[in-house]
Amino acid sequence: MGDTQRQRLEAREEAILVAATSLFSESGVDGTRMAEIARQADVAEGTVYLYYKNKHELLEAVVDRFWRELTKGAKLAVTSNAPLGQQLTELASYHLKSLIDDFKIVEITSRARQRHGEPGRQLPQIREYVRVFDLIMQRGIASGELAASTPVWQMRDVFYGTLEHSARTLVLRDQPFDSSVIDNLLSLFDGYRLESTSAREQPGSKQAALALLQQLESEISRW
Amino acid sequence: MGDTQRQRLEAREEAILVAATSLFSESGVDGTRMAEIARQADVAEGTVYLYYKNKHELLEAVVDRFWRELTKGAKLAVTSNAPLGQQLTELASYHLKSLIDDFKIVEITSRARQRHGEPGRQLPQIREYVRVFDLIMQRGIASGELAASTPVWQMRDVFYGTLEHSARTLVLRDQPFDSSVIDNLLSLFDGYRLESTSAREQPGSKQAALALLQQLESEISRW
DNA sequence: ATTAATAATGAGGCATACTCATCGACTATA
DNA sequence: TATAGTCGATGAGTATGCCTCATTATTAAT
Repeated sequence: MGDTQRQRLEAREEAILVAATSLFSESGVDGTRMAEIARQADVAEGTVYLYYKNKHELLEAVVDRFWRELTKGAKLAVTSNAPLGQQLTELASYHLKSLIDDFKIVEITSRARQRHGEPGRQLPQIREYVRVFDLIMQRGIASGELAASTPVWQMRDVFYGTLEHSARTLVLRDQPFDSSVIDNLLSLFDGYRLESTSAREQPGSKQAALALLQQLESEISRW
Repeated sequence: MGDTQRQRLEAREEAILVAATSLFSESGVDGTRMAEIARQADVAEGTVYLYYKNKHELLEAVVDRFWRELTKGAKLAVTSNAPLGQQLTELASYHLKSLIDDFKIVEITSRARQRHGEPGRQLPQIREYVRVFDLIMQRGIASGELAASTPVWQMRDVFYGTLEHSARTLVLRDQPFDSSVIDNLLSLFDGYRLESTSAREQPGSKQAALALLQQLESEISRW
Protein backbone atom coordinates (compact mmCIF):
# COMPACT_ATOMS: atom_id res chain seq x y z
CA MET A 1 0.00 0.00 0.00
CA GLY A 2 2.89 2.33 -0.69
CA ASP A 3 0.75 4.20 -3.16
CA THR A 4 -1.98 5.03 -0.72
CA GLN A 5 0.58 6.15 1.82
CA ARG A 6 2.27 8.43 -0.66
CA GLN A 7 -1.09 9.80 -1.74
CA ARG A 8 -1.98 10.58 1.86
CA LEU A 9 1.23 12.50 2.29
CA GLU A 10 0.65 14.46 -0.89
CA ALA A 11 -2.90 15.18 0.13
CA ARG A 12 -1.69 16.58 3.45
CA GLU A 13 0.91 18.71 1.74
CA GLU A 14 -1.73 19.99 -0.64
CA ALA A 15 -4.16 20.72 2.20
CA ILE A 16 -1.54 22.81 3.97
CA LEU A 17 -0.76 24.68 0.76
CA VAL A 18 -4.41 25.39 0.08
CA ALA A 19 -5.02 26.60 3.62
CA ALA A 20 -1.97 28.83 3.47
CA THR A 21 -2.99 30.27 0.11
CA SER A 22 -6.45 31.11 1.32
CA LEU A 23 -5.27 32.66 4.57
CA PHE A 24 -2.40 34.63 3.04
CA SER A 25 -4.83 36.00 0.48
CA GLU A 26 -7.34 36.97 3.09
CA SER A 27 -5.24 38.28 5.94
CA GLY A 28 -1.82 38.80 4.45
CA VAL A 29 1.34 36.98 5.43
CA ASP A 30 1.91 38.77 8.73
CA GLY A 31 -1.73 38.53 9.67
CA THR A 32 -1.75 34.75 9.32
CA ARG A 33 -0.59 32.53 12.20
CA MET A 34 0.96 29.16 11.53
CA ALA A 35 -1.42 27.68 14.10
CA GLU A 36 -4.35 28.88 12.02
CA ILE A 37 -2.97 27.34 8.86
CA ALA A 38 -2.52 24.04 10.69
CA ARG A 39 -6.05 24.21 12.09
CA GLN A 40 -7.55 24.88 8.66
CA ALA A 41 -5.54 22.05 7.11
CA ASP A 42 -6.59 19.72 9.93
CA VAL A 43 -3.10 18.92 11.14
CA ALA A 44 -1.10 19.75 14.22
CA GLU A 45 1.09 22.81 14.16
CA GLY A 46 4.26 20.75 14.25
CA THR A 47 3.15 18.79 11.20
CA VAL A 48 3.37 21.85 9.00
CA TYR A 49 7.09 21.93 9.67
CA LEU A 50 7.48 18.38 8.42
CA TYR A 51 6.46 19.61 4.98
CA TYR A 52 7.83 23.17 4.97
CA LYS A 53 10.93 24.23 6.83
CA ASN A 54 9.50 27.56 7.94
CA LYS A 55 6.91 30.18 7.16
CA HIS A 56 8.96 31.72 4.39
CA GLU A 57 9.36 28.43 2.54
CA LEU A 58 5.64 27.92 2.83
CA LEU A 59 5.14 31.35 1.32
CA GLU A 60 7.47 30.44 -1.51
CA ALA A 61 5.54 27.26 -2.16
CA VAL A 62 2.25 29.15 -2.24
CA VAL A 63 3.56 31.68 -4.72
CA ASP A 64 5.25 29.07 -6.85
CA ARG A 65 2.07 27.04 -7.04
CA PHE A 66 0.11 30.09 -8.09
CA TRP A 67 2.38 30.79 -11.03
CA ARG A 68 2.42 27.15 -12.00
CA GLU A 69 -1.38 27.12 -12.20
CA LEU A 70 -1.24 30.36 -14.13
CA THR A 71 1.13 28.84 -16.64
CA LYS A 72 -1.26 25.97 -17.22
CA GLY A 73 -4.13 28.38 -17.73
CA ALA A 74 -2.15 30.60 -20.06
CA LYS A 75 -1.19 27.72 -22.28
CA LEU A 76 -4.83 26.76 -22.54
CA ALA A 77 -6.02 30.32 -23.14
CA VAL A 78 -3.74 30.83 -26.12
CA THR A 79 -5.15 29.00 -29.11
CA SER A 80 -2.18 27.71 -30.99
CA ASN A 81 -2.00 28.45 -34.71
CA ALA A 82 -3.99 31.62 -34.31
CA PRO A 83 -2.49 34.80 -35.77
CA LEU A 84 0.07 36.60 -33.68
CA GLY A 85 -2.12 39.51 -32.67
CA GLN A 86 -4.89 37.27 -31.49
CA GLN A 87 -2.55 35.12 -29.43
CA LEU A 88 -1.15 38.16 -27.70
CA THR A 89 -4.62 39.48 -27.05
CA GLU A 90 -5.68 36.21 -25.50
CA LEU A 91 -2.60 35.99 -23.33
CA ALA A 92 -2.91 39.60 -22.22
CA SER A 93 -6.58 39.20 -21.35
CA TYR A 94 -5.98 36.03 -19.42
CA HIS A 95 -3.05 37.57 -17.60
CA LEU A 96 -4.82 40.78 -16.65
CA LYS A 97 -7.91 38.94 -15.46
CA SER A 98 -5.82 36.61 -13.33
CA LEU A 99 -3.81 39.42 -11.82
CA ILE A 100 -6.98 41.23 -10.84
CA ASP A 101 -8.64 38.12 -9.41
CA ASP A 102 -5.66 37.06 -7.32
CA PHE A 103 -4.10 40.40 -6.72
CA LYS A 104 -3.14 39.57 -3.17
CA ILE A 105 -1.00 36.65 -4.26
CA VAL A 106 0.61 38.76 -6.93
CA GLU A 107 1.55 41.36 -4.35
CA ILE A 108 3.20 38.89 -2.01
CA THR A 109 5.19 37.42 -4.89
CA SER A 110 7.91 40.02 -4.48
CA ARG A 111 8.19 39.02 -0.85
CA ALA A 112 8.76 35.40 -1.76
CA ARG A 113 11.65 36.50 -3.95
CA GLN A 114 13.63 37.79 -1.01
CA ARG A 115 15.54 35.13 0.84
CA HIS A 116 16.02 36.55 4.32
CA GLY A 117 16.20 39.95 2.73
CA GLU A 118 19.18 38.92 0.69
CA PRO A 119 19.45 39.38 -3.07
CA GLY A 120 16.19 38.97 -4.95
CA ARG A 121 16.03 35.66 -6.76
CA GLN A 122 14.02 34.62 -9.76
CA LEU A 123 11.39 32.05 -8.85
CA PRO A 124 11.74 29.12 -11.29
CA GLN A 125 8.04 28.96 -11.95
CA ILE A 126 7.80 32.58 -13.02
CA ARG A 127 10.61 31.96 -15.46
CA GLU A 128 8.52 29.18 -16.92
CA TYR A 129 5.49 31.44 -17.08
CA VAL A 130 7.07 34.24 -19.07
CA ARG A 131 8.25 31.68 -21.57
CA VAL A 132 4.68 31.46 -22.86
CA PHE A 133 5.08 35.01 -24.08
CA ASP A 134 8.57 34.44 -25.40
CA LEU A 135 7.46 31.53 -27.55
CA ILE A 136 4.77 33.58 -29.20
CA MET A 137 7.17 36.38 -29.95
CA GLN A 138 9.93 34.15 -31.20
CA ARG A 139 7.58 32.53 -33.64
CA GLY A 140 6.57 36.00 -34.78
CA ILE A 141 10.19 36.86 -35.40
CA ALA A 142 10.91 33.55 -37.10
CA SER A 143 7.99 34.02 -39.45
CA GLY A 144 9.23 37.48 -40.35
CA GLU A 145 6.15 39.09 -38.94
CA LEU A 146 8.02 40.90 -36.18
CA ALA A 147 11.13 43.03 -36.32
CA ALA A 148 14.06 41.40 -34.58
CA SER A 149 15.57 44.78 -33.75
CA THR A 150 14.18 44.90 -30.23
CA PRO A 151 15.28 42.10 -27.89
CA VAL A 152 12.48 39.83 -26.78
CA TRP A 153 13.13 40.49 -23.11
CA GLN A 154 12.44 44.17 -23.62
CA MET A 155 9.14 43.49 -25.32
CA ARG A 156 8.37 41.09 -22.49
CA ASP A 157 9.02 43.77 -19.90
CA VAL A 158 6.67 46.11 -21.73
CA PHE A 159 4.02 43.43 -21.88
CA TYR A 160 4.08 42.11 -18.34
CA GLY A 161 5.12 45.39 -16.76
CA THR A 162 2.23 47.28 -18.29
CA LEU A 163 -0.30 44.64 -17.38
CA GLU A 164 0.93 44.37 -13.81
CA HIS A 165 0.80 48.12 -13.33
CA SER A 166 -2.62 48.32 -14.95
CA ALA A 167 -3.93 45.60 -12.69
CA ARG A 168 -2.76 47.53 -9.67
CA THR A 169 -4.38 50.70 -10.94
CA LEU A 170 -7.67 48.94 -11.59
CA VAL A 171 -7.73 47.10 -8.27
CA LEU A 172 -6.86 50.18 -6.24
CA ARG A 173 -9.68 52.02 -7.96
CA ASP A 174 -12.07 49.13 -7.43
CA GLN A 175 -12.57 48.89 -11.15
CA PRO A 176 -13.13 45.62 -12.98
CA PHE A 177 -11.34 44.20 -15.98
CA ASP A 178 -11.03 46.82 -18.69
CA SER A 179 -10.45 45.60 -22.23
CA SER A 180 -9.30 49.00 -23.42
CA VAL A 181 -6.07 48.35 -21.55
CA ILE A 182 -5.50 45.35 -23.77
CA ASP A 183 -6.37 47.28 -26.90
CA ASN A 184 -3.94 50.01 -26.02
CA LEU A 185 -1.15 47.57 -25.27
CA LEU A 186 -1.70 45.64 -28.46
CA SER A 187 -1.73 48.77 -30.57
CA LEU A 188 1.65 49.65 -29.09
CA PHE A 189 2.95 46.26 -30.11
CA ASP A 190 2.07 47.09 -33.69
CA GLY A 191 5.18 49.21 -33.53
CA TYR A 192 7.18 45.98 -33.45
CA ARG A 193 5.60 44.74 -36.65
CA LEU A 194 7.63 44.79 -39.82
CA GLU A 195 6.42 47.31 -42.37
CA SER A 196 5.84 44.72 -45.05
CA THR A 197 3.16 42.83 -43.20
CA SER A 198 1.97 45.73 -41.14
CA ALA A 199 -1.03 47.47 -42.56
CA ARG A 200 -0.87 49.27 -39.18
CA GLU A 201 -3.89 47.87 -37.40
CA GLN A 202 -5.39 44.76 -38.89
CA PRO A 203 -7.76 46.14 -41.51
CA GLY A 204 -11.32 45.36 -40.77
CA SER A 205 -10.81 45.28 -37.02
CA LYS A 206 -12.79 47.37 -34.63
CA GLN A 207 -9.48 48.71 -33.36
CA ALA A 208 -8.53 50.04 -36.75
CA ALA A 209 -11.79 51.86 -37.17
CA LEU A 210 -11.63 53.31 -33.69
CA ALA A 211 -8.11 54.57 -34.23
CA LEU A 212 -9.21 56.35 -37.37
CA LEU A 213 -12.23 57.76 -35.64
CA GLN A 214 -10.05 59.18 -32.92
CA GLN A 215 -7.73 60.77 -35.42
CA LEU A 216 -10.71 62.22 -37.17
CA GLU A 217 -12.07 63.66 -33.96
CA SER A 218 -8.82 65.31 -33.09
CA GLU A 219 -8.58 66.72 -36.60
CA ILE A 220 -12.01 68.21 -36.38
CA SER A 221 -11.30 69.63 -32.95
CA ARG A 222 -8.63 71.84 -34.48
CA TRP A 223 -11.02 73.77 -36.58
CA MET B 1 15.16 77.70 22.65
CA GLY B 2 12.03 76.13 21.23
CA ASP B 3 13.70 76.03 17.86
CA THR B 4 16.69 74.05 19.00
CA GLN B 5 14.45 71.61 20.81
CA ARG B 6 12.31 71.07 17.76
CA GLN B 7 15.38 70.64 15.62
CA ARG B 8 16.74 68.01 17.98
CA LEU B 9 13.50 66.09 17.76
CA GLU B 10 13.51 66.26 14.00
CA ALA B 11 17.13 65.19 13.89
CA ARG B 12 16.32 62.14 16.02
CA GLU B 13 13.37 61.26 13.83
CA GLU B 14 15.57 61.60 10.78
CA ALA B 15 18.31 59.48 12.32
CA ILE B 16 15.84 56.69 12.99
CA LEU B 17 14.52 56.92 9.47
CA VAL B 18 17.98 56.82 7.95
CA ALA B 19 19.01 53.86 10.07
CA ALA B 20 15.84 51.99 9.16
CA THR B 21 16.28 52.73 5.46
CA SER B 22 19.82 51.46 5.46
CA LEU B 23 19.02 48.31 7.42
CA PHE B 24 15.85 47.47 5.51
CA SER B 25 17.82 47.84 2.28
CA GLU B 26 20.60 45.65 3.50
CA SER B 27 18.85 42.90 5.40
CA GLY B 28 15.23 43.21 4.38
CA VAL B 29 12.35 44.07 6.66
CA ASP B 30 12.13 40.72 8.42
CA GLY B 31 15.88 40.50 8.79
CA THR B 32 16.04 43.81 10.62
CA ARG B 33 15.40 44.01 14.37
CA MET B 34 14.00 47.12 15.96
CA ALA B 35 16.80 46.94 18.53
CA GLU B 36 19.35 47.19 15.73
CA ILE B 37 17.65 50.23 14.21
CA ALA B 38 17.67 51.90 17.61
CA ARG B 39 21.33 51.08 18.15
CA GLN B 40 22.30 52.48 14.75
CA ALA B 41 20.29 55.65 15.38
CA ASP B 42 21.84 56.03 18.83
CA VAL B 43 18.63 55.89 20.78
CA ALA B 44 17.01 53.40 23.11
CA GLU B 45 14.64 50.87 21.63
CA GLY B 46 11.65 52.43 23.36
CA THR B 47 12.46 55.79 21.82
CA VAL B 48 11.74 54.53 18.34
CA TYR B 49 8.16 53.99 19.41
CA LEU B 50 7.82 57.63 20.42
CA TYR B 51 8.28 58.55 16.78
CA TYR B 52 6.69 55.59 14.99
CA LYS B 53 3.81 53.57 16.39
CA ASN B 54 5.18 50.24 15.23
CA LYS B 55 7.49 48.58 12.73
CA HIS B 56 4.99 48.79 9.94
CA GLU B 57 4.52 52.53 10.30
CA LEU B 58 8.27 52.90 10.27
CA LEU B 59 8.35 50.93 7.06
CA GLU B 60 5.70 53.20 5.59
CA ALA B 61 7.71 56.25 6.57
CA VAL B 62 10.84 54.84 4.97
CA VAL B 63 9.05 54.10 1.72
CA ASP B 64 7.22 57.40 1.70
CA ARG B 65 10.46 59.28 2.22
CA PHE B 66 12.08 57.41 -0.63
CA TRP B 67 9.39 58.40 -3.09
CA ARG B 68 9.39 61.96 -1.83
CA GLU B 69 13.12 62.26 -2.53
CA LEU B 70 12.53 60.64 -5.90
CA THR B 71 9.89 63.22 -6.73
CA LYS B 72 12.32 66.01 -5.95
CA GLY B 73 14.97 64.41 -8.14
CA ALA B 74 12.57 63.82 -10.99
CA LYS B 75 11.43 67.40 -11.04
CA LEU B 76 15.04 68.50 -11.24
CA ALA B 77 15.96 65.94 -13.90
CA VAL B 78 13.26 67.09 -16.27
CA THR B 79 14.30 70.35 -17.86
CA SER B 80 11.15 72.34 -18.28
CA ASN B 81 10.43 73.82 -21.67
CA ALA B 82 12.33 71.02 -23.41
CA PRO B 83 10.49 69.20 -26.18
CA LEU B 84 8.19 66.39 -25.13
CA GLY B 85 10.37 63.51 -26.25
CA GLN B 86 13.38 64.82 -24.41
CA GLN B 87 11.43 65.35 -21.21
CA LEU B 88 10.16 61.81 -21.31
CA THR B 89 13.64 60.49 -21.99
CA GLU B 90 15.03 62.37 -19.04
CA LEU B 91 12.31 61.21 -16.73
CA ALA B 92 12.62 57.61 -17.88
CA SER B 93 16.39 57.59 -17.47
CA TYR B 94 16.21 59.11 -14.03
CA HIS B 95 13.49 56.70 -13.01
CA LEU B 96 15.25 53.59 -14.27
CA LYS B 97 18.55 54.57 -12.69
CA SER B 98 16.88 55.21 -9.36
CA LEU B 99 14.96 51.95 -9.43
CA ILE B 100 18.17 50.04 -10.08
CA ASP B 101 20.14 51.85 -7.39
CA ASP B 102 17.52 51.44 -4.70
CA PHE B 103 15.90 48.29 -5.88
CA LYS B 104 15.45 46.93 -2.38
CA ILE B 105 13.35 49.88 -1.33
CA VAL B 106 11.27 49.58 -4.47
CA GLU B 107 10.58 45.95 -3.69
CA ILE B 108 9.39 46.63 -0.16
CA THR B 109 7.11 49.38 -1.39
CA SER B 110 4.35 46.89 -2.12
CA ARG B 111 4.62 45.68 1.44
CA ALA B 112 4.11 49.15 2.81
CA ARG B 113 0.89 49.37 0.84
CA GLN B 114 -0.72 46.57 2.78
CA ARG B 115 -2.20 47.59 6.08
CA HIS B 116 -2.21 44.44 8.19
CA GLY B 117 -2.75 42.53 4.98
CA GLU B 118 -5.97 44.35 4.34
CA PRO B 119 -6.84 46.14 1.10
CA GLY B 120 -3.86 47.69 -0.70
CA ARG B 121 -3.79 51.46 -0.37
CA GLN B 122 -2.18 54.07 -2.52
CA LEU B 123 0.67 55.81 -0.73
CA PRO B 124 0.15 59.57 -1.03
CA GLN B 125 3.74 60.23 -1.99
CA ILE B 126 3.64 57.83 -4.94
CA ARG B 127 0.55 59.60 -6.18
CA GLU B 128 2.54 62.80 -6.14
CA TYR B 129 5.41 61.14 -7.95
CA VAL B 130 3.44 59.88 -10.91
CA ARG B 131 2.03 63.35 -11.34
CA VAL B 132 5.39 64.39 -12.78
CA PHE B 133 4.64 62.12 -15.71
CA ASP B 134 1.04 63.17 -15.97
CA LEU B 135 1.95 66.83 -16.25
CA ILE B 136 4.30 66.17 -19.15
CA MET B 137 1.69 64.16 -20.98
CA GLN B 138 -1.12 66.58 -20.37
CA ARG B 139 0.93 69.39 -21.79
CA GLY B 140 1.64 67.22 -24.79
CA ILE B 141 -2.05 66.67 -25.31
CA ALA B 142 -2.88 70.31 -24.78
CA SER B 143 -0.33 71.36 -27.38
CA GLY B 144 -1.82 68.92 -29.85
CA GLU B 145 1.40 66.93 -29.98
CA LEU B 146 -0.17 63.82 -28.49
CA ALA B 147 -3.35 62.00 -29.37
CA ALA B 148 -5.93 62.27 -26.63
CA SER B 149 -7.39 58.93 -27.62
CA THR B 150 -5.57 56.94 -24.96
CA PRO B 151 -6.28 57.92 -21.35
CA VAL B 152 -3.24 59.31 -19.57
CA TRP B 153 -3.43 56.69 -16.83
CA GLN B 154 -2.96 53.95 -19.40
CA MET B 155 0.09 55.60 -20.88
CA ARG B 156 1.37 56.05 -17.35
CA ASP B 157 0.96 52.35 -16.64
CA VAL B 158 2.93 51.53 -19.77
CA PHE B 159 5.64 53.96 -18.77
CA TYR B 160 6.15 53.05 -15.14
CA GLY B 161 5.20 49.42 -15.53
CA THR B 162 7.76 48.83 -18.25
CA LEU B 163 10.51 50.63 -16.38
CA GLU B 164 9.80 48.77 -13.15
CA HIS B 165 9.83 45.43 -14.87
CA SER B 166 12.98 46.30 -16.79
CA ALA B 167 14.71 47.36 -13.61
CA ARG B 168 13.87 43.99 -12.05
CA THR B 169 15.18 42.17 -15.10
CA LEU B 170 18.42 44.12 -15.10
CA VAL B 171 19.01 43.78 -11.37
CA LEU B 172 18.31 40.07 -11.32
CA ARG B 173 20.78 39.62 -14.16
CA ASP B 174 23.33 41.84 -12.43
CA GLN B 175 23.32 44.13 -15.41
CA PRO B 176 23.75 47.89 -15.14
CA PHE B 177 21.62 50.67 -16.53
CA ASP B 178 20.83 50.00 -20.17
CA SER B 179 19.85 52.97 -22.30
CA SER B 180 18.36 50.78 -25.02
CA VAL B 181 15.45 50.13 -22.67
CA ILE B 182 14.72 53.83 -22.71
CA ASP B 183 15.07 54.04 -26.47
CA ASN B 184 12.67 51.18 -26.93
CA LEU B 185 10.11 52.66 -24.58
CA LEU B 186 10.31 56.06 -26.18
CA SER B 187 9.91 54.66 -29.66
CA LEU B 188 6.75 52.96 -28.48
CA PHE B 189 5.46 56.27 -27.23
CA ASP B 190 5.82 57.62 -30.72
CA GLY B 191 2.69 55.61 -31.35
CA TYR B 192 0.87 58.14 -29.21
CA ARG B 193 2.11 61.01 -31.31
CA LEU B 194 -0.19 62.60 -33.81
CA GLU B 195 1.08 62.00 -37.32
CA SER B 196 1.23 65.67 -38.15
CA THR B 197 4.69 65.54 -39.70
CA SER B 198 4.27 62.44 -41.80
CA ALA B 199 0.77 63.18 -42.91
CA ARG B 200 0.56 64.50 -46.42
CA GLU B 201 -2.27 66.82 -45.59
CA GLN B 202 -1.65 69.71 -43.27
CA PRO B 203 -3.26 68.99 -39.94
CA GLY B 204 -6.29 71.04 -39.25
CA SER B 205 -7.16 71.24 -42.93
CA LYS B 206 -10.45 70.15 -44.31
CA GLN B 207 -8.57 67.82 -46.64
CA ALA B 208 -6.96 65.97 -43.77
CA ALA B 209 -10.27 65.34 -42.12
CA LEU B 210 -11.83 64.19 -45.35
CA ALA B 211 -9.01 61.76 -46.02
CA LEU B 212 -9.47 60.25 -42.59
CA LEU B 213 -13.20 60.05 -43.08
CA GLN B 214 -12.70 58.09 -46.27
CA GLN B 215 -10.35 55.68 -44.54
CA LEU B 216 -12.88 55.26 -41.78
CA GLU B 217 -15.66 54.53 -44.23
CA SER B 218 -13.63 51.92 -46.00
CA GLU B 219 -12.77 50.30 -42.67
CA ILE B 220 -16.36 50.10 -41.62
CA SER B 221 -17.37 48.71 -44.99
CA ARG B 222 -15.22 45.66 -44.34
CA TRP B 223 -17.34 44.50 -41.42
C1' DA C 1 15.69 77.18 42.81
C1' DT C 2 11.54 74.89 42.36
C1' DT C 3 8.13 72.93 39.87
C1' DA C 4 5.83 71.26 35.86
C1' DA C 5 5.97 69.23 31.53
C1' DT C 6 7.92 66.59 28.23
C1' DA C 7 11.26 63.23 26.35
C1' DA C 8 14.07 59.01 26.93
C1' DT C 9 15.10 54.72 28.85
C1' DG C 10 15.36 49.61 29.02
C1' DA C 11 13.71 45.75 31.69
C1' DG C 12 9.87 42.95 31.29
C1' DG C 13 5.44 41.30 29.06
C1' DC C 14 3.53 38.87 25.45
C1' DA C 15 2.55 36.87 21.01
C1' DT C 16 4.09 33.57 17.94
C1' DA C 17 7.40 30.97 14.93
C1' DC C 18 9.67 26.97 15.60
C1' DT C 19 11.67 22.47 18.26
C1' DC C 20 11.77 18.02 20.14
C1' DA C 21 10.72 14.28 23.29
C1' DT C 22 6.96 11.32 23.09
C1' DC C 23 3.43 8.81 21.00
C1' DG C 24 0.94 6.17 17.54
C1' DA C 25 0.17 3.82 13.20
C1' DC C 26 1.66 0.88 9.87
C1' DT C 27 4.77 -3.11 7.96
C1' DA C 28 7.45 -7.24 8.02
C1' DT C 29 8.69 -11.52 9.70
C1' DA C 30 7.99 -15.79 12.26
C1' DT D 1 -1.15 -13.18 16.39
C1' DA D 2 2.94 -11.43 18.59
C1' DT D 3 7.08 -8.50 18.28
C1' DA D 4 10.08 -5.40 16.64
C1' DG D 5 11.26 -1.67 13.76
C1' DT D 6 10.35 2.48 11.00
C1' DC D 7 8.48 6.68 10.17
C1' DG D 8 4.98 10.19 10.47
C1' DA D 9 2.25 13.11 13.85
C1' DT D 10 1.67 15.57 17.98
C1' DG D 11 1.51 19.71 21.03
C1' DA D 12 3.62 21.42 25.14
C1' DG D 13 7.63 24.01 25.69
C1' DT D 14 11.40 27.32 24.13
C1' DA D 15 13.39 31.28 21.93
C1' DT D 16 12.93 35.41 19.62
C1' DG D 17 11.69 39.89 18.83
C1' DC D 18 7.92 43.49 18.90
C1' DC D 19 6.11 46.52 21.96
C1' DT D 20 4.72 48.63 26.77
C1' DC D 21 5.18 51.31 30.73
C1' DA D 22 6.96 52.55 35.28
C1' DT D 23 10.88 55.14 36.18
C1' DT D 24 14.43 58.49 35.25
C1' DA D 25 16.50 62.46 32.84
C1' DT D 26 16.00 66.81 30.56
C1' DT D 27 14.10 71.05 29.44
C1' DA D 28 11.00 75.08 30.18
C1' DA D 29 8.63 78.35 33.16
C1' DT D 30 8.16 81.35 37.08
